[in-house]
Amino acid sequence: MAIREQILAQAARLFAVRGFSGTSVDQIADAVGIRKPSLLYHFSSKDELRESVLAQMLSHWNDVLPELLLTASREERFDAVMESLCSFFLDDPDRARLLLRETLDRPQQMQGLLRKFVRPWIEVIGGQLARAKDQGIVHEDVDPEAYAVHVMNLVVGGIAVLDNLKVILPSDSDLGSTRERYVQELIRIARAGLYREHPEE
Amino acid sequence: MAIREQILAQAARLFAVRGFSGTSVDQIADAVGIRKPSLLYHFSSKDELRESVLAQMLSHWNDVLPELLLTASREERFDAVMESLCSFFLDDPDRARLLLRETLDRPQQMQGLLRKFVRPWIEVIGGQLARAKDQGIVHEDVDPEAYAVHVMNLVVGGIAVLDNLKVILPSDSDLGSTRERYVQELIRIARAGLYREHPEE
DNA sequence: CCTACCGATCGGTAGG
DNA sequence: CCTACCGATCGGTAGG
Repeated sequence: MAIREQILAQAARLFAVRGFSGTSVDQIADAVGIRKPSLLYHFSSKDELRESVLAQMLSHWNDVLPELLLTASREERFDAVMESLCSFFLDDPDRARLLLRETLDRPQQMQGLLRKFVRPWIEVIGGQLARAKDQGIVHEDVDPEAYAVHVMNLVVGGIAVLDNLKVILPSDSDLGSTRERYVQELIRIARAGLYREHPEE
Repeated sequence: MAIREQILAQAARLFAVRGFSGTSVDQIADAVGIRKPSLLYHFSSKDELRESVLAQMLSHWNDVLPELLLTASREERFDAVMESLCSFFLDDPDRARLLLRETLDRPQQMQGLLRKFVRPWIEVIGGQLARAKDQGIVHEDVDPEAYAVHVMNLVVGGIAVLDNLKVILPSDSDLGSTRERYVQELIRIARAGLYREHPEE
């Protein structure tokens, strides 16, 4: 792996686990196996490193989001977004922790990200929601914007604390791990918050 | 206000907003209006201050939780818990931010808190849930433990980022603030995730 | 409750 | 990519 990518990977991991101010440039350099001044040749300040780490994570959604929004049917689109959202953060839960920490550390910056990444999604889904309400498919009292933010929060926050749950979900049943069970319930709640129950099925 | 309480209040505020490692003892002392060594007379280390701030917040639930669990009917108990949970964190959203940061910074400690505060609530509710499922009042596929954790997460995470939402919920309608609208949707999602729709009402 | 001070570590630079 | 080093700030102590 190229050195820049190694630095980004270690920085992302450490920022996620210990936070930005809880991580020193020295610690990142150590994890990569180089000295601090060598690291600062590739990223000229700690803050530039923060921006690059965040940008790297968000670039994924620049690729995926437009495609997702074009998914044909409404219900398929819901599933596609949830699947895409969950698998991205489950792939590496540190992504969820990093995003949460950035939200807490720099709320103003996060407002910009919400505008860019969450709002378009809301508008597309929200626009077609009125029709779906008339058809009796989704609940009448759904607040699309607020609903979307809560689901985002449910996924990101839920996956960020995944590892803390062994304690509270003790009954590791025969089928499926604690983790899968937890994620299934997450998706169930998101669905139940949007769709009315199917009268017959 | 007593000096110890002033220190706790300022520390809680700064830890919530900037994080523990993002806050210096000097900054807390400044906010109180004393010098650092004076602060360290009352709390002998920064880490003791962290523990005290967390303990102060959790002591509230030691008082309230046992009473909540005794609430008579199932549905009233749900409402009482949600009301209690939301109003506590809405009273001061920094509490939610602090709790989130502690969860990220010290996951092992948080496992202890989940065991102590969330698990008893889960057991009481979960125990009576089977009966409610038979009666067709709650969804058949609710996973009580996972559900409780997700609702906790929904409330704490949702309120922690409340201030970032002006951007995304622009239509400040005539009735109720953005904030109220957002909290209402939060509670609606929690309810819809648990209860089946009432056939007639 | 203060001033004065400690060694350690911080982000970053000089210079090669 | 390194060694050597900078001033600033960190948590904490001495001493009154």
